[in-house]
Amino acid sequence: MKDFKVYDHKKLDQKWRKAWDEANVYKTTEDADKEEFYILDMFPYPSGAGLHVGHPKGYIATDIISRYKKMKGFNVLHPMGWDAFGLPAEQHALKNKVHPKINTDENIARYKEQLEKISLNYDWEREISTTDPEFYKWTQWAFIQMFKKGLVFESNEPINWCPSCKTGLANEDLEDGKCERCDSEIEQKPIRQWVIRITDYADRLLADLDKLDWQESIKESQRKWIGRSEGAEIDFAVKDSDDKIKVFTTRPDTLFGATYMVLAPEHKFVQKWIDEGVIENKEEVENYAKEASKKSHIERGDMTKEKTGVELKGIKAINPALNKSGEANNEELPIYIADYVMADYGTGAIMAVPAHDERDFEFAKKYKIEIKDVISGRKNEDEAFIGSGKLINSGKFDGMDSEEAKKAITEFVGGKMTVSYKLRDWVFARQRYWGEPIPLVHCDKCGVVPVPEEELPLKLPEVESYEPTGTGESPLAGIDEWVNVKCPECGGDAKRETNTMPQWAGSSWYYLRYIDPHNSEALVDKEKEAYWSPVDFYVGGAEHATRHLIYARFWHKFLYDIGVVKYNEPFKKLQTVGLIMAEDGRKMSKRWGNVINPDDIIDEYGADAFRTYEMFMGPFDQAVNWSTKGLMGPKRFLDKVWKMQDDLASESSKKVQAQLHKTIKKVGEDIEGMKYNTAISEMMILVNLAEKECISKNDFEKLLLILSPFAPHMTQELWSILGHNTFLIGEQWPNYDNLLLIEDVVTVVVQVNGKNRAELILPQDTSEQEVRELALANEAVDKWVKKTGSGEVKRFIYITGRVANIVVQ
RNA sequence: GCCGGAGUGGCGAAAUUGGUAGACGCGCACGACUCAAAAUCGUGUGAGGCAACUCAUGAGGGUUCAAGUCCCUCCUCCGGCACCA
Repeated sequence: MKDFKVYDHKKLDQKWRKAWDEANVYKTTEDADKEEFYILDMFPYPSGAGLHVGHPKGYIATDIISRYKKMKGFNVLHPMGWDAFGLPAEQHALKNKVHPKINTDENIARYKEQLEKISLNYDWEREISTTDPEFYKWTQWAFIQMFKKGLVFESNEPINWCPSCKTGLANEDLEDGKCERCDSEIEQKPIRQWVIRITDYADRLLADLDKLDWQESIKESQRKWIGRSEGAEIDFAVKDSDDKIKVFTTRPDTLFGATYMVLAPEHKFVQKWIDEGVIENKEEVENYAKEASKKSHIERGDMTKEKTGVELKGIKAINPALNKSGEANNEELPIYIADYVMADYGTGAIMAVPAHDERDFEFAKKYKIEIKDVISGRKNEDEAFIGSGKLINSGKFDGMDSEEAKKAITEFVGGKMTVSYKLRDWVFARQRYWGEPIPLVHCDKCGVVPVPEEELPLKLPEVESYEPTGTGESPLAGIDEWVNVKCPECGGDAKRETNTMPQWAGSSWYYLRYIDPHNSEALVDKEKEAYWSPVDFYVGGAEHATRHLIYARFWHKFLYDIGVVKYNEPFKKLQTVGLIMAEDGRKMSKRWGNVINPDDIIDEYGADAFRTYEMFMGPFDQAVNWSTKGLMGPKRFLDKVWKMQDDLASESSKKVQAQLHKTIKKVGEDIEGMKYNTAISEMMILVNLAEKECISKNDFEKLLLILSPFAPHMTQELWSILGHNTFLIGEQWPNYDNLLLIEDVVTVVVQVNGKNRAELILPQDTSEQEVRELALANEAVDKWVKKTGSGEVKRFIYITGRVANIVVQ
């Protein structure tokens, strides 16, 4: 008889998806009368494997916020698109001999189908793909603007080279010195590259972090990645030579204590001096440099291993501080090469002050180099003293405070205060096929000339083979008819740049295009941009902390500088998603055979149960293991809500009323605070209570409203059954009544000396005096008071409606 | 090594930010319905104890009438960075 009381998710989920689709309920337009809210997911790379249950977690969360905000009266922008350039599609193309576009389009279609089953409220009319020429036209356009502003330069310096992917990579693309994609050891290889001067923005990228509402951990990662340090650049003369070794140091105050110098093995002077024949132990030096270059990043980065180095015999540097102070007798410093000094940080050369630097101390001990204290404060003979203090053994600077001495000594020796960063310029070219062509032309006469803007997009041409050449050139280099062009400036013969952009290019600004996805005149319309920007809330994986999130901030600041956007930061608030692991605690992967497909779950339990469970699993930013059994909790909860339609009363009980208003308040607050798990549990409490007591139709409808962002299909069906012909997403979020939040009786726990001894159920408005009298009159309390100590009540503490503590001496 | 975060039942977790530790859910046990099972519903479920009670939030100390929450020392796990001068 109660057959129909099972919510038929297969039929009804689909029914409502269709109805929403036909009514185009998710369409978003600018509306100056409404406050805007832009909520964004990090768009996915549509891989061939399709979505597993972990992927939609963030999307469901933003979907809930989006629905909630819409019900609160905001005009919400909530779009989705595809970050579709990249190696997997290209590798698939190589293997199967089909164009990567075909594979990419298939994957996108599959992803979209999977996402649609979850009923995420995206405005699909704003869908974008980074591989769409109408999109990458503007990626290329922005690049050209950077080129024109001198932010782009060509370089032949050695860069990270992945021998397996056969392409150069940026520092951000490495993980533990290995290729982030394929795990191969990275080599240093000189390749002709296009590089973007992201370091010009280092200070702003650092400073503006302070005003962002982001998790501290992400901001901290970025600060570390940018790695700003203040110090001085000081020139050291080389004896009997015009060469000057420039060093960067954060401790110019310890200059008098510099007792040797170290150059990175790759330092240009090493080869120069070998060529000039001034190095006496040439062979030894050459061997060491060769060994060092062979070592991987990981080996060189291993701090636990003993430091090694070789002295450059026959050459001495001059300590400029001692020289200026007239201490010619000990001003000469031996010069070493050692792999603990990195070529790509600072100047690639250091002054070594063993007394006050741990690494130099270790090295000096090993090679028996003088250790000379120049800062007082040493407590231990066995290690370097790295603190600050008063200067000693430093000529006329003796007694000066080290902070003050930094500047004074730098000036004294003619150096300059400067700032150094760990952030490297952005290696922006890849020797691969499936990426945006870099819109530059090489002309013998005019040099490098950008492709004229009216010729954009510069489309990726068809090729015979997608195979990377491995020679440092992209597959595009093989297409003569594409490579050979006329110079846009002089009209003479010229050649196209054949490298493509890295995968991070499109994702560095895609969020702006959703605002105005079909604009053919501009990257984004200024008024629309001013209305929607910045992104109010951005949700995605923490793995993007130092890649995408730095590039996008940089790209945005550049667009700000050239007047394209109104704000200088793209993402106001950022929240990371905790991963969903497999039931066995490992990452979901084909390799382990532990992947759970959302399609299967939705098929069996419905989209609402799937959505609600993912939000109920635990704190949003925390990793959790999937459990299909665990899903049954939220599923049962939804079934109970479904059944409630039969038992609606004319009036809700007092308790239910109080709980309902408490729940409305908590669900709203928890959605804003991304505490979905407790929002759902509060609704469970309400439903459990309503089952025991009674709930009115009107109150039940309020429950449907607040549950609808989590379980949009079933609540919509119930809403319709109850006689409404509107869509819940267009309804108003219910208000709660503060008066109803107050329950008329409260349970007060009575403690004696902090231990619970009795419970009193009292009218809400019982006065402290009354509570005191009632508590002391309680038998159990009285017993404990008499039993404890002197039995004399010394203090009475009452926390209204909660706890009374009787302190007995 | 440095930075960031976290340690609470068999499990996922909650705790009004100093006020009844374990809400809510999973699992488990018993019961109801059923010829039986599933589903559903009810009761119970931190440990010890017949009970009164005692113990219990990684370990140890401290502050407080009162500590998961604050302070000190230490341990473990996860994430990030790592010879950055």
